Amino acid sequence: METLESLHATEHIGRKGTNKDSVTVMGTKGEEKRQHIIDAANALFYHKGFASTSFADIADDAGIPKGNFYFYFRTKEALLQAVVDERLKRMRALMIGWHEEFKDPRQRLHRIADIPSADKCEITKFGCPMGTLSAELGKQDTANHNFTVAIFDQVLAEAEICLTEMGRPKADAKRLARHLLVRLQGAATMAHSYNDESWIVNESQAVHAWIDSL
Amino acid sequence: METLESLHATEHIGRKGTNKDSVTVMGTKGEEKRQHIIDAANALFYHKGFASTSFADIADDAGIPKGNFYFYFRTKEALLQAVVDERLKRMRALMIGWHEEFKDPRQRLHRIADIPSADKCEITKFGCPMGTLSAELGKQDTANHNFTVAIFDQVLAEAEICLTEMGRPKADAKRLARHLLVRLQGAATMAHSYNDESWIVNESQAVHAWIDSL
DNA sequence: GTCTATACCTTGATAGAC
DNA sequence: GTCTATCAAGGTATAGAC
Repeated sequence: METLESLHATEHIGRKGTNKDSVTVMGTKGEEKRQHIIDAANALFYHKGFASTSFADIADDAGIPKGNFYFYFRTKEALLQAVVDERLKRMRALMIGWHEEFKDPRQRLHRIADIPSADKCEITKFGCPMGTLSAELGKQDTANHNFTVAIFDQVLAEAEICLTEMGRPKADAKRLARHLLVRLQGAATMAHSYNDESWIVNESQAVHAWIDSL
Repeated sequence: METLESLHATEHIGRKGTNKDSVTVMGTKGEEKRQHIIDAANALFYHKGFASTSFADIADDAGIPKGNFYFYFRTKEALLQAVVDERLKRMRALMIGWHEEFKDPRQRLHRIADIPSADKCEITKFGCPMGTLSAELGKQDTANHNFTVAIFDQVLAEAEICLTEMGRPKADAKRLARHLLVRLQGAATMAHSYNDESWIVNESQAVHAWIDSL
């Protein structure tokens, strides 16, 4: 996936129009505005859903007039792509940060298990940002929505590394990493459905015990 | 919840307009048409999502003209309510059927654990019918979407009964029943996101082993 | 009771003035 | 580069003929 490479280039300023998301060359100021739009859309897609978020909503939150929009993103899908890239970038930074900060793989697994707990209030209100987006897009494009799971892949890959370091054979590590994601995602979905964060609290606790038992 | 009571009355024919969903008294034929609309909407809400399903879609599938629609359902939300009631009715029948068919509570738990596996193909394509609907509605009405979880409640209640019969104290049974739902829901969500049914297959297998270990 | 025609609104997207 | 005005399409819902 080429987006993974592009994440390393944090200095986007003045990049050429070859990037699919930007319509043309733009200066520092335009780049900032572009980022404002992405941030506003990121929050709105999460809180209201992709389809239910209109350009008017985004323009309002980003503080730009509605029409100016298409200068930065040709279509709504291009904006979605930019938002997913942004989320991917952040999740990647989180995983890399933990990987460097904690030498003990078990400790890193515990950090991953705490991801839902850390945002349990928001997740109870709006669900898992990735899970709900992926679920929504999955109903529309059966084919083209797979790019959203790149964020899950980040967590999955790091969990797999942890389990391998803990002595698990590859197939085993893969299986257990997926099991971990299933439980975290399930807890988030149920908490959102019931509007009750105890689903996250209780399952997190069980997951931590499970990690210690490995 | 009053809808639970109304489920016992399977003979709806000629009921009065006091029912919020029906606009007026209607004959057998009208009742059949009403059911056709519910069935069509049920499938479309699942496959396309609630917001993305238009009256035109439903009318098309149900074989009625677009305008005739409002004779049976005043608003889209009224139709949604009817669809949820329908799903609730079916889930209830399923739970009651198993409860009567299998005396062994552990066996009944295994049946519950197999719910996602039984429809793994559809779930991979469209997600869990309840989970995706609840997730979608949760983004719109933070307050009024709780009625959708009544279907989860059915499964939760039956699982709790099973675990109690297996000798678990009440608090324990509640906790384990929720854990079961978390895992099934998580498997469904991940399978849908990745468009890969092995998420369901693998987690189901683990859940069966877990039930046997209880 | 059943259906046609349409009102009215919001959406994503465009054209072109400045 | 930035913004206003507007378009065409599609949505829910209604009015009223038959």
